[in-house]
Amino acid sequence: MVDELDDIFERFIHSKIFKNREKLLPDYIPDRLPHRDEQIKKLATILAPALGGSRPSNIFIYGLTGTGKTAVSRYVLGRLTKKGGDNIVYIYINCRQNDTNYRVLAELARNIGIKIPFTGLATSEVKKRVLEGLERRGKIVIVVLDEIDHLVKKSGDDVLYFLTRINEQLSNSKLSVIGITNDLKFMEFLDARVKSSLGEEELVFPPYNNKELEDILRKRAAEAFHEGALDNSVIPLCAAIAARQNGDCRLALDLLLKAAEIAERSGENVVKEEHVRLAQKEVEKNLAVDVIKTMPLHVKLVLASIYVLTKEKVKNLTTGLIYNKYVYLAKIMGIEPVTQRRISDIINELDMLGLINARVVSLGRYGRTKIIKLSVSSNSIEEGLKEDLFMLGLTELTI
DNA sequence: AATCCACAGGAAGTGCTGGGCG
DNA sequence: CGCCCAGCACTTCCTGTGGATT
Repeated sequence: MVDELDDIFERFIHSKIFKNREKLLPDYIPDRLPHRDEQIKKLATILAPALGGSRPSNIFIYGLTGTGKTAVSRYVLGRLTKKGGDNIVYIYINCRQNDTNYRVLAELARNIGIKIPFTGLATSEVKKRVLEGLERRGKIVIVVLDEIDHLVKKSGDDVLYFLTRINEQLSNSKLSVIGITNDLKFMEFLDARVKSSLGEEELVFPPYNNKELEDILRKRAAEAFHEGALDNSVIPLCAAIAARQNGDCRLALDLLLKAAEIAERSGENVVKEEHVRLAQKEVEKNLAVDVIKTMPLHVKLVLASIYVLTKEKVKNLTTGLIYNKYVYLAKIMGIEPVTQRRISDIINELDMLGLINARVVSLGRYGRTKIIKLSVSSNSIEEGLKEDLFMLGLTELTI
């Protein structure tokens, strides 16, 4: 046992494949961002006035996942604050993690050195304190709101309204907002006033194409791997898979990392095409399984209902059908079922998570409903639901 | 052309949690 | 201590509707 462990550790330390694994992790920002020169220049141009003490325009950044929005923003702002010294601060807030008005404000407050309890205060009170805090600091503050669509869809544009108009109440400090989203239709959700002030400048990040992805991967691989650790076909394959997924660079890097880890675990010295294929499966599955595992009970039950109906070869699953199955499963487990209204929302949630595909259709005389299909493998669902269903003695129903 | 199904999905409210503040 | 606050998961009540069938 000890020897075995030692072996694992040894293999990691003296990896034949990895030179520097960290270079492939999603939060690593390289010194150079290939194929984003245009965006970097434009962003820098917009933000540069901050160095002269005036407020840069608010900026809106669009682009699909993994097109370098976050990396470019952090890169440019990092350089800017370095140059600007104490007069410029930038605050990065991810609105997926902080998806309520309160949490965004609290996070903002925390970053300018104000302690805010994570619950309990009225939002207006937090706003007041943020205002005072900013005024006291007397700086140019640039707030990056990443994945801003999550915030607005969930909690409205209240905070955005507050932030874009805050300068009217500040005399000593100035604040700019950079909003980042991968939802191209996001602007439609916004109030006209917020829209115009947030969209003072707009920046679009196009997806990377196959060649660009390959180029990025090569540069990164040179830092991350030992020479000769990759089979020739590995990088093109990773790039091609990611290019099909809207040119998602994060996915490309993730695939490369996972493939290398799989190769290493199986004791090989070279990453091959088959490892990438395995990695692709793993990435897809992990995504779904993780999501499923963390879902609340009723959501899991609804998914289980869809799963069971699918296994029973029922086609054209509708909301009503699923609801009946769900009630049946809930009763067996001795759980009080929730109403159909709620199930309707849960189905939408599952759709948003990408686990199912729900489409509103009209069946004429037979009403208006949603047609639902699973959009992940039943393998992933089994694995994600395994523990709960086993715990509740439902396994035999799902086989 | 009118009807009518089987829901969609908006609005408002409830009860609970987990925390302020004075 | 009592009261307030936000968020969450959910309910109740509701109005709206695409298009096959009558």
